[in-house]
Amino acid sequence: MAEEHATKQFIRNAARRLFAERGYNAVSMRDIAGAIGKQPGGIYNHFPSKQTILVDLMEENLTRAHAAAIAPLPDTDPVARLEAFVRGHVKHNIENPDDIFIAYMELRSLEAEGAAQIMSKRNAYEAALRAILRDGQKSGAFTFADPAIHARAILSMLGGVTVWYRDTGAQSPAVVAENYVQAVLQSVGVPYSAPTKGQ
Amino acid sequence: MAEEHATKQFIRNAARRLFAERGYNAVSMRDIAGAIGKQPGGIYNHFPSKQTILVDLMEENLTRAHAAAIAPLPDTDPVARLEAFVRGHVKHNIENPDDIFIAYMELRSLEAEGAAQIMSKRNAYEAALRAILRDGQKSGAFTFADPAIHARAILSMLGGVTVWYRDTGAQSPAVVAENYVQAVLQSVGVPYSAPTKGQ
DNA sequence: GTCTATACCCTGATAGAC
DNA sequence: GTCTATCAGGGTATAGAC
Repeated sequence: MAEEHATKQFIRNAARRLFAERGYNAVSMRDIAGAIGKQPGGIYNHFPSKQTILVDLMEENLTRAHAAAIAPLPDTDPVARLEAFVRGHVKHNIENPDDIFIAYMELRSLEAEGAAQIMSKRNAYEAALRAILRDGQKSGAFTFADPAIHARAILSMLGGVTVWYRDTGAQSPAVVAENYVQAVLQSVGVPYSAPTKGQ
Repeated sequence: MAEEHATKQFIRNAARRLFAERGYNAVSMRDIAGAIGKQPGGIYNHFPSKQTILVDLMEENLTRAHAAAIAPLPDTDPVARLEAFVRGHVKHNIENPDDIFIAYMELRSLEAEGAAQIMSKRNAYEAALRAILRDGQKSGAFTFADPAIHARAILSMLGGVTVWYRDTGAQSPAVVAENYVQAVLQSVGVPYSAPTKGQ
């Protein structure tokens, strides 16, 4: 991971943008090569297959998602932890729209080996949120029926950010994050007053 | 729409299942024909192109979604309307997982004409939810900052049901709907006590 | 309406010169 | 590491017999 040919990163960047725009199956190796001004055959000097590029992108995204939303969580009460999680998660989503889009649109484009690898990391991420919800439920801070269902409901809600955010340049990331913090906290029964309003 | 060849419906059913399973671009006309025990060329007696099959499926789904979640809304207060919307929406999602999956995974597989047609119907659906939220906000029943953001947050959350529901045979549709009613109502600041717990 | 046969193009991947 | 050239297979769609 020390020194890497610049072309390899160009391939990653082009593939990320194209996969997000058109979908994995609608993008050809010729498309990727054309986007970086190279010939199709040359890509195989850096990745052994098209599938490998997809797995590489998803893997890297999950690593950075963990670093943004899970790793820096404070070791305090569930409310503060959930709020910090939402902020980190939304920030990562807004800053990496293509990766997020690929992450949950192209899961079924993964073949057996890659799928196992990616799902394992995904499950760890979801488990971290579930743990926060369970802690809050146990302490009486949160109100909901089923932690597993609620964790998925929250992740689905937050995942939707990137589906529409790129079309809506109107709101600033901070405002969007604020809205989601309120929506999530209220969804677990915690009252929350947004510092700013509307805008 | 009166009398239609049975094969046309077989094609629809096979395409729906295959598109949902593998994605539009990963499914070939040969696959669809094979699934109904016919020859690829014969499909063109019923649909002029593969793209037409996709538009047909999405169009029909939106019509039924409207009938399930929007049309039967009571003309009462926003809280009751929102609750009824969530129940109708979740019921439709759970009963039509393949259609829902296609509806939001294959938007980008639509070509220009079909895209305009489908987006128009989609926007009308989203606008109906937005109207409920605005009414509730105006009357003081709901608490959130931005109706447009919150409408999308709710639809994203509800849309997530089908992403995982098929893997989780554990909970009954009624229980799942109950969880989502609570999550949505609480997300707009309305307290809600679920009739049943956990399970 | 369904079949067989096929046109024509694009796909992922490889071989080998430079 | 990049290029040119190419392979084998599969893609959508069409033509024409029955």
